Amino acid sequence: MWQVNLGASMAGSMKPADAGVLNPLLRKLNSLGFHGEAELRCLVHKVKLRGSTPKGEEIVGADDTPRRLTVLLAGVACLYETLESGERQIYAFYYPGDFCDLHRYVWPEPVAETTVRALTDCSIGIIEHRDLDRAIERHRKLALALWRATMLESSILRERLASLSRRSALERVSHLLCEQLHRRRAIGIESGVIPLTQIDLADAAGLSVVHTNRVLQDLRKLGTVSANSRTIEVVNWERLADIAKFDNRYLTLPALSGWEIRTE
Amino acid sequence: MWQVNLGASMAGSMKPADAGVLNPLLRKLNSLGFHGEAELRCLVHKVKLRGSTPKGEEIVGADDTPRRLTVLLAGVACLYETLESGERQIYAFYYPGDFCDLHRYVWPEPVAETTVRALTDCSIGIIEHRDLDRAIERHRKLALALWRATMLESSILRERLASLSRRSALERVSHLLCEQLHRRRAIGIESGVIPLTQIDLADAAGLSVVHTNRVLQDLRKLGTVSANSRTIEVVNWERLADIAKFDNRYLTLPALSGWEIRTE
DNA sequence: CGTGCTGTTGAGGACGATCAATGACGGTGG
DNA sequence: CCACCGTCATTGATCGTCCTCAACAGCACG
Repeated sequence: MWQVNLGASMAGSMKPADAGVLNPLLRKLNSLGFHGEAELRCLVHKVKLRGSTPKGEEIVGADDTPRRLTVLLAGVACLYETLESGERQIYAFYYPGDFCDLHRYVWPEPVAETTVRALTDCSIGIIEHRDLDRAIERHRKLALALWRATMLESSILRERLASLSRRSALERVSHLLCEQLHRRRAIGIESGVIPLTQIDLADAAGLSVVHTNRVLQDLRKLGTVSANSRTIEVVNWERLADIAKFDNRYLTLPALSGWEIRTE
Repeated sequence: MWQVNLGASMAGSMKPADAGVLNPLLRKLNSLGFHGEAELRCLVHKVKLRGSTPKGEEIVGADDTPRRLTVLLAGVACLYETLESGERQIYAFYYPGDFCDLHRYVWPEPVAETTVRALTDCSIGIIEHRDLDRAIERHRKLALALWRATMLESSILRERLASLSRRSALERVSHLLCEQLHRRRAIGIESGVIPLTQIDLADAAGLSVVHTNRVLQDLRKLGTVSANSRTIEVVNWERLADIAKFDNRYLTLPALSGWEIRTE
């Protein structure tokens, strides 16, 4: 649908390859309620591509002064912090189309020790804050769309908080897996393979690696996760959602009709 | 400083009593980088006061269609959700000046079962979404300020996540207390009394009430919390911050100079 | 003067952490 | 091609933090 429209219409003004590469961003903006060919083009033309970033590399450091917004275009990344104890706490996973450092656009001064790092090979798009300023100047709805992206991240944080607070390890891991599946499916990835290590999972779920491993084995016995130990692959989504008591509403953007009416 | 300016300048256009009541909101907007007499007046004139809300009452329900933004003007409230297990998970505490339902402005459709409820007697200000739309239309920086408020809430959520994930019960409770102290002090409340019950604390910290009680007793023995069992009063802030390994940066807004330069 | 809410105390048990060692795989360089 | 190394996964054993259940005490309320 929209991919076709945009893909076709942008092909004239941009190399076809680029149009394809930026699809995740277009999809994201669309889902946040920022539509329109002219509107999108205004922002998308400003995106610079950063060469591919290998697994394990830092994408956004804690120290450098922010001057640009980072968009993940391919791969998986995470936002994390190394706590006093030396442990890594993962706050968020990022998938293609996600903005990695909106916080630094809104707060120009570095305010925390958080870092974004590639968990698989990634490709990255860059938008200068100055260009973003201008795009927002022209299309007010863009600020609202990005604000909404922040809100979605908040919503995920709240859900994760509830998990850590009140759910068992089995539920926690299942819930985390469900969320990843859901988000990946939302951007067109139907496979049940989740490209994270057990260590990543543990650092996000607030469990020890050993216990995470045991929980995964339980999930295998329950027939929800593939027996192959090298990759985490969910084979029975329904049962997993059942175990996790997963309710996807917190991830599901409403139709946004109300918003349109108000600002249009 | 700014209170004087505004208090004086608004006195002409609004009942003196009202000007005082709205001070927390003015202070908050100021701290978010939204200054200027004209700018503030444009929004503040639209605030309607809702009669005082008694302790225990619902401020923002999960069901009703949102049409207005709620600002806490006095008292303490919390955002919470009742989980499948029947337990209450508190996601956020709100103090005077805080916006209670920005998420509903950004997402007009209800998207989660979260509720805002008064933990003490509160007084509430209301701004119609329509009026807010217009104010944002006129002063673009207002949207950015509110976006920043969302970001601050996010930042608190991340910190809380780290607490639940990796810190001991003693650290968790201490950290939570430190945060409340810090936020209260930021709005001019210097007292060490924290108007929450042990139940509130437990539901926010992800601990059982029984264990929370025991932790508080430990804190009393350590001389950080007053021996009076009816109210929670911190008597030794430094030692508490020490126990919690509290680093207030995640709560501290930077000077915002960068932002000003870009949009002014 | 009961009734309800909050705080307190004790006992027992479960869930998950920690420590330690081993296995499996992939990549690298000789 | 093989030896080596680093990363990730796995297993067993032990320990401790925190949960659960249950009962009771104090205070505020009508």
